[in-house]
Amino acid sequence: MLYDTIDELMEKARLAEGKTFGEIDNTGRIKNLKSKGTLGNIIEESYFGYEINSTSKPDFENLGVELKVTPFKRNKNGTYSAKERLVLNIIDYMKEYKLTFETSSFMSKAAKMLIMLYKHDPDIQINDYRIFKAFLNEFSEEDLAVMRRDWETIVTKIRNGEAHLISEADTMYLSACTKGVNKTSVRQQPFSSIEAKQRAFSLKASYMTGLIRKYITPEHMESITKPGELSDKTLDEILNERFMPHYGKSVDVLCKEAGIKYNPGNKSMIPHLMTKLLGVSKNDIDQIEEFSKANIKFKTIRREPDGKIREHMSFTNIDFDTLLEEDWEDSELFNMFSEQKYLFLVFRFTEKYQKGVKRIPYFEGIKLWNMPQGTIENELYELWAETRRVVREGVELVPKSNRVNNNLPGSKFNRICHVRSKAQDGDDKILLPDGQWITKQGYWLDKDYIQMILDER
DNA sequence: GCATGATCATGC
DNA sequence: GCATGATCATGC
Repeated sequence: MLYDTIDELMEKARLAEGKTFGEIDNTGRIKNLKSKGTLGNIIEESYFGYEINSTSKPDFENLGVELKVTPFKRNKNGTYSAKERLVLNIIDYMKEYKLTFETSSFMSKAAKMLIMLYKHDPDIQINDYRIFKAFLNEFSEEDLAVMRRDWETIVTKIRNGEAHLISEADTMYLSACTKGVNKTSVRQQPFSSIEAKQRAFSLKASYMTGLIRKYITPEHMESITKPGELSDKTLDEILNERFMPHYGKSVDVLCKEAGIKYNPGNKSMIPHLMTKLLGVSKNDIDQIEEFSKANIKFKTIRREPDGKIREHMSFTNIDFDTLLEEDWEDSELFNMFSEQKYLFLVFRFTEKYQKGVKRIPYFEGIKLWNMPQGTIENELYELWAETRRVVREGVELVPKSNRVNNNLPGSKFNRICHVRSKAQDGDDKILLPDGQWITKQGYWLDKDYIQMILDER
């Protein structure tokens, strides 16, 4: 063995900081680089002088250390994020359920990782990418507690014969991402005859972002849980406990208690209020460690006195050019629901809606939600495919009085999700690929679907 | 009463 | 200027 101790290995690893892949490579493979995994292979072979190993054992087997070479990127606002999730080993559905978290394939591979970060930049040639930082990662107790639960969530689906229903958004930090040569890569599962998509354990991009920021920017996130708390309770339970004392209070009262200005027009008021109620000094929920690492977004829901919801829930606007180019599993829509979780903050009005009358809602509860895989694969996919078809064939725009009707999949499409306009004003239009102008459009979840989610269980 | 297109308001 | 959460308006 070349490295007898971890210190020796890390000393060598750190010497790579600042070097480019071109400088390190002595196999010539960097020139015709095809797969992203190759960068890791180059480090393994040219830098550490190891043979490439694709077994379930860690790369530096005698030290129990797995090598991971992974990119980060600089965002428009100057912060840094992981460019992608960190993919570990493929899950063998036939075996994994027989293991415990401690003996799991995930833990035997990833308990100790030598992570080498390089900066991704679309304007730079791959051989000029530079190793920025090399460090040894061992998970904190808090993170392991969450990952243990994540692992159990995944294994429970296998045990229930539901491996084909696994979704990345089911879990918080550790997820099961699809991995295969193509979409038809499937595997047997032990308790169902339905073949399940091949998946690998991975650390979510949001989790990796948290990890990377610790090393790149000394920026520090605030935690809402106490040490050890996450091993006994789920985040859902902890949040409910924290918010419970505030249920039944009106928003203006809550604002007063939290010492912030009540201004219903301010859309950051609710998120702001929630961070205050959680006892966190940050204004931005993305600065709360548990939300940030698990990729959880806030969404407020206002219910009528009878529990109904008046308005559909809007999501990001559609970029039609991208829509025509993207593949389903890399699409914006897919990512929005397969990788993100949502914390619904539920409010209720006590008075009936009346045009022009301002009402103050009461805080009713929370619900941590992600879209089930079945819905993602059916209704959500249909929406994407139909929107694409209409855009490709050319949206039919029919002016009628002071509006313009279109044939995009609207709110009667499938009872789950639809496409509808969302713009600042009548001039806020966007160019379609065929040269027509259309009022900006966004993705929406149907209000009846949201209501169903809130009422279930 | 709902579907559906349009627009308001605010912060970054 | 724009994204986005929130809401309005009207015709069937």
